[in-house]
Amino acid sequence: MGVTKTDLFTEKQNELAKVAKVFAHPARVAILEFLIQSNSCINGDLVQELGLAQATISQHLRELKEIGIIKGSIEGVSVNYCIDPIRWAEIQNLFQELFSGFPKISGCC
Amino acid sequence: MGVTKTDLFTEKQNELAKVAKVFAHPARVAILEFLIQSNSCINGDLVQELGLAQATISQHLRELKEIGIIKGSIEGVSVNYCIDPIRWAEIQNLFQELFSGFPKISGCC
DNA sequence: AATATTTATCGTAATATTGCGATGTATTTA
DNA sequence: TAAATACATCGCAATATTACGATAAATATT
Repeated sequence: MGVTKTDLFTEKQNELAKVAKVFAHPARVAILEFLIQSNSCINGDLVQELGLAQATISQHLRELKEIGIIKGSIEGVSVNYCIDPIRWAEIQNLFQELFSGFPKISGCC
Repeated sequence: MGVTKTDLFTEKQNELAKVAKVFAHPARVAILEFLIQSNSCINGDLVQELGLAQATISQHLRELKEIGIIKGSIEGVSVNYCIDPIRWAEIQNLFQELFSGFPKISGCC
């Protein structure tokens, strides 16, 4: 099938999975790291930086935009992308909740 | 194509993406949360809990095992799965490094 | 207005993921 | 040893993802 049965899971589980999927490609991780470093960037910079085609970068940027972790503002001919601090913190918390749910001491194996 | 160009990215970026991919399905998130709660479980329990077929659960468990976040030990006829605390902490750090790399104060937009 | 520059979108090919029935394998119990 | 129990693997169909050339859209420059 290839289609996830989202109705079997909680909203939070589906949300975490959806966000994780965006992190699940090295190009998107690289874009985020580049954004952190430069505090803004344009599609063209990333084509140079990453070595992927312009269309491919644009597609990855859209996926990042879709979960709200980055925002783009038009800057003349180009577009300036940057991280949305609010959403970034939200997503950080989502992972944090999962990770902190496991008490390191109680390993059974 | 559908094939990721891993050679364009750093080892760390590829590693984070690979781990994120495992979190990128609600069933696997649910399995991890169930493991945290019960501190151990067997495939059959999860079939009851999640409502997916046995073969499907087994496949998800394999993916979790492949990145080392869970371990299974044979317990008679069944298999007891649990979280590997060492690997869990490693993966937590991987995400933590990314998240903490962005200084919340410096939002540009 | 015409051209250049930059990003978005469309269409397509290659590959990956998801889900499950059927079957295989290993251990336990009768 | 035979049957039962529990998990893994195989094979397949449906869908999703990745990458990119071609082209569209929007702004800037001449």
